[in-house]
Amino acid sequence: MELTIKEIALRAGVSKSTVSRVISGKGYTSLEVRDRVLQLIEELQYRPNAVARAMVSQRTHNIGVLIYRQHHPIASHPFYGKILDAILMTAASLNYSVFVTTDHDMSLRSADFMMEKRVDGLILISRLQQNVIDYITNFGVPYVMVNGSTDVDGVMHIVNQDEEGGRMVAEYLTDLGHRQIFVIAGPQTHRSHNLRLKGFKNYMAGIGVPIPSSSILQASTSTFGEGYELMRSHWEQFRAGGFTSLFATNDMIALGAMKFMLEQSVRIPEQVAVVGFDDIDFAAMFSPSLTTVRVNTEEMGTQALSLLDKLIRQEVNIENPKQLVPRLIVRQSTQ
Amino acid sequence: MELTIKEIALRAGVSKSTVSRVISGKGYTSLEVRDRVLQLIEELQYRPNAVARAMVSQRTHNIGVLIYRQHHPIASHPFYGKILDAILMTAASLNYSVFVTTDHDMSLRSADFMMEKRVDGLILISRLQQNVIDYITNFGVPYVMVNGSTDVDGVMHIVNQDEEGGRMVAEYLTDLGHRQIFVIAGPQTHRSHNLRLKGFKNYMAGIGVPIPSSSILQASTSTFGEGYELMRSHWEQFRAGGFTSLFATNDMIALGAMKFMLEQSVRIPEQVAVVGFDDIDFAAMFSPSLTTVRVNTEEMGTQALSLLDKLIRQEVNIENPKQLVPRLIVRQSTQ
DNA sequence: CTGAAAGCGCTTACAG
DNA sequence: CTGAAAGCGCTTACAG
Repeated sequence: MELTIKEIALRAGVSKSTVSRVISGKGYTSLEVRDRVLQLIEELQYRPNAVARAMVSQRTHNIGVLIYRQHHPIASHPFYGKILDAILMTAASLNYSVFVTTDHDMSLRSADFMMEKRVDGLILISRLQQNVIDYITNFGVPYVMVNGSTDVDGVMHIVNQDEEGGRMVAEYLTDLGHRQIFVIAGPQTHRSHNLRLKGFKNYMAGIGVPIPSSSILQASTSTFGEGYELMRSHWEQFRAGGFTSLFATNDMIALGAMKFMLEQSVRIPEQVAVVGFDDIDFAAMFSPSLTTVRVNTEEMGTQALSLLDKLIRQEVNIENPKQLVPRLIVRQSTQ
Repeated sequence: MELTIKEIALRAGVSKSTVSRVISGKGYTSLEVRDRVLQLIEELQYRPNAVARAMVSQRTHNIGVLIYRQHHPIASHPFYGKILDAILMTAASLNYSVFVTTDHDMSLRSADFMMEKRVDGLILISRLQQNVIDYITNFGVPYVMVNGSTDVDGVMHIVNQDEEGGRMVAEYLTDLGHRQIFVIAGPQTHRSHNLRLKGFKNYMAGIGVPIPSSSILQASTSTFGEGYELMRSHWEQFRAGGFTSLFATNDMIALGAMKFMLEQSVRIPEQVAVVGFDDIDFAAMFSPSLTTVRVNTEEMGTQALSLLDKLIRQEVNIENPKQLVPRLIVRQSTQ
């Protein structure tokens, strides 16, 4: 037997309307009545039914976070998990509850689910597929993308200045004197990996030390295992090339490659300097710790949610989000 | 303007009741009518309003996951994040949507929020505090604990056989010939750290090689930083003690301690063998990779949710969950 | 096989 | 300052 506003009204000897008014604080109520009702609510531990409220207000104060990943991990992903944490944090302060869901097969199933639940808005993380976008748009639910695989016209998209980050790495490594730089690049279909590589290559070309495509390995996934495997299978090529440094377009790949090299007794950074990208927690913990470019995931999550909130509240003149500024974090793997 | 059942009914020339029946599949409907309605639903992309449904059925098909952590990370936590992933997975197959929330200050705020949202049930992860238990119990909402800090009478609690895991480590290390074992133990107020240490000590005492309390360091948090710091501050003691191995009651502490030792040019495992506990993803990635005891987090999440589902559906004769069986994972840090 | 009515727990004008 | 009524979008007996 759930406690309802009706029961409170009965006990307080007033109408439901009055109880509703004291709870919401809107409209007049005599002090005497207000106190009596508040007292009862406290005493009986009454909690208004948010479902009923949503029904009438047409606002659930719930949002959905869709993380598109083909494989595990989802929430525990070292990069996307961080963004999720920031979203959770900000959501609490803005009074939203958040549904976390995933869709590995890129079906519309979870998006569909969120539509039925009548979420006020959606945050789409990672892969951004046109069909999902179209589907959601069709329902008229506001949404924000975070670190999607491509930019899409008219879609609010929170991203890092990845091209600039790639440039920073090139500048840093060349300033250290490196000229023979090996590169392992994550999936080029993904915006961030693509731009990181681009920024890096452009800088190198600009200073007259272009990176030959033979020095660039294309990874099909951006995982630790892939980094390890690519380094293993190209080890002879790497040794023969006289490379003094390695840049991978994310930390996981860099760490995997590093582990293989450490197992070959390569001294890092003395023989090979390594730079990654993202600054996941593990980067600082690895031995040697990894020099990398920090993506401000906290700001990503915070910005995504406050932007979504504006969209939901239909604020006017909402500005497109500014790209986040990356920061080079120098650690043991290069110095 | 949301599309409603009323609109579908109007267009199909039938009553709302009939539309409701074809959607639910309960009750009779003529084939002709059913087809017409289904056609319309498909055409207009009608999605039933789960909020309205919840209102009448008194079931939201939403559950809440409360992760109690004092500090970040929450969802991205290497251990709890894994459990969360498993929960998300199972939830999808059981048709629940899940709210993920946290409460760093141990207030009742998020529990309260979940009560207002009228979740069908709750999963409490990590710290288990009596006041939260009491509060939720008071509302009559079913819940399941996962890896809580203590066992509480009558509370369904999914845990690992931590004492057995501690025993396995002791057996393994002594079988390798180690007698001088250094131990860093996580917060003893937490059930898992306490039992892991206990199982370990008991085995050692049992074979006549009791661990003196001077060989056991108490960590106040179970973090990487704490492991590193404790090893640093007790380095002289460690060296003087002639220890050939280290056991930490979780991987993070073990990894932190390992990093410090590697920085001191200690060769692992030749000079010091290291064993952790949990088998978080980083354990396998570290260099050298860490020997550890795997906690079946996937099973934890899956079991938690199916148990909660039984509780929600008020199944009779629900058995208490069996403790999960740990498994020793041997890696480079000991061989 | 189908429709009218009541009701889930609230809020929101509208009278008084 | 307060209460009665209508309504949010569904489902569920109950008639017919």
